[in-house]
Amino acid sequence: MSRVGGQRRRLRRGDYLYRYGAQFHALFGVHAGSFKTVLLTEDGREQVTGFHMAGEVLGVDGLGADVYSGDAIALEDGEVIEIPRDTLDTLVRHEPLLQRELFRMLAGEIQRERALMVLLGSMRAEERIAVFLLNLSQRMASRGYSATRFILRMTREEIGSLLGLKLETVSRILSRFQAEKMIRVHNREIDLYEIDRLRAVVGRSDARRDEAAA
Amino acid sequence: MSRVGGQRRRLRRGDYLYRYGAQFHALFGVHAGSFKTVLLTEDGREQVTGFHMAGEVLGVDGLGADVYSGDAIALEDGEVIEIPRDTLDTLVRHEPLLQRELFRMLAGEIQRERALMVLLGSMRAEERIAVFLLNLSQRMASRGYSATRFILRMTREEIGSLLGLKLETVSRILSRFQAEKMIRVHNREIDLYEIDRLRAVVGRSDARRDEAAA
DNA sequence: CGGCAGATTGACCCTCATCAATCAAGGTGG
DNA sequence: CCACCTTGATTGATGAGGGTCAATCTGCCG
Repeated sequence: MSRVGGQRRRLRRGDYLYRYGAQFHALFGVHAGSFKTVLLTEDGREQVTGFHMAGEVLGVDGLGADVYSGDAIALEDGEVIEIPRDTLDTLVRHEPLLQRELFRMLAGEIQRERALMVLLGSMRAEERIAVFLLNLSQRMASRGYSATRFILRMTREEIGSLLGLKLETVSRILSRFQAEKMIRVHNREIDLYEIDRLRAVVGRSDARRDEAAA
Repeated sequence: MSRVGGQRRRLRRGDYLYRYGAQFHALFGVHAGSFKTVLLTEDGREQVTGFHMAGEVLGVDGLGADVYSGDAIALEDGEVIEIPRDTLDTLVRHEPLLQRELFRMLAGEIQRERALMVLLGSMRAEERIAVFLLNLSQRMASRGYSATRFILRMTREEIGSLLGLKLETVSRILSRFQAEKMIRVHNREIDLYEIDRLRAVVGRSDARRDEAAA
């Protein structure tokens, strides 16, 4: 997508990139800053569905639905590149392979959500936090940043909302990991001292008992 | 999709319709019977991602990913209509509007999973079971069957796997609902006596407190 | 008739939510 | 520049909601 030009748009922290129910009119490539996507249901529940950083594409779910299916909000000042639907349609007409790429993006979104479902459905709090940290680490690394030292762009409450935990639980487990010297945490600053031990936290749960027995 | 002909295929209970990682080669319309889709992760976790009945389409996630991203297994004897990828491509070439329909199906899949994420991330066990029953009820009704009396095609364990609960919890809560005379349950047979009370179970949770206060 | 998979129920315990107090950091206005 | 206030984070005490372990029970199928 990087060769695709488009309108730039600057956002301040807290700004909405798009809102739930609004007509789908564009995809957004995050150029700088980071965002959260939030889902809200008729009965007043609200849940963070993901955090998104530079290089990722937002609004994909609107592709097939014609409306955005949640809110996207800037976690810090940032900039996005807007790719209007019209442009997209034109591009697809000239470059049919792009079509496949769009399908792939939707499928990727499904994959991402599946992973989260497994996390929410079968992991204990420690495992969820470990997965969260490892995921961030890996994404930072793939952008050329340090895999072991980074700044969290979101609050404990937002982390908890994503992971199905309360903010106190998030805080407690981060503290516990620190006490065990696997990480260092001070407010939003994170140091991962021992990524391997963090990996070991995931997967020694009882959910894997039968596999171990087999 | 109903006008689209295709190869029929019969399956016995327990048969795999497709398997995780297999090359995507077709979509499947469920013609009779019912299926579960299961996700398995590298670290040995297994989770049911959905139950599917006549009229629904399976394999959608393979559309963009080129491989099936989970298993689909028959819960009872059944029959599907197979729509090979080639046929699909040909159809799209002659009928470009179908393209949009495929996007819509992918978006629908995302919607379905989002709902499940909210359930897994923020609902208590009673609410999850109520949502599950109401969802089944509504789907039965939309197929012309009774909305208040139907047969579960899956075990307690499979229900639990979908909802992020243990089978004992599923059993207990069904029994509790029965004791409260909202439903009747005998093995796989379900009667919903008071759908409204079932609806009321969902959403009086604390997750909605601030909404009530506002 | 016997055996087995699935369901129910009970007793116990552990994880995480809840309630609450305190602390740290930043932003704002005087 | 400092005092104040707000927002976010930490930590403790307590309890409830489910998980775990185990014993029956009920159909169903061979």
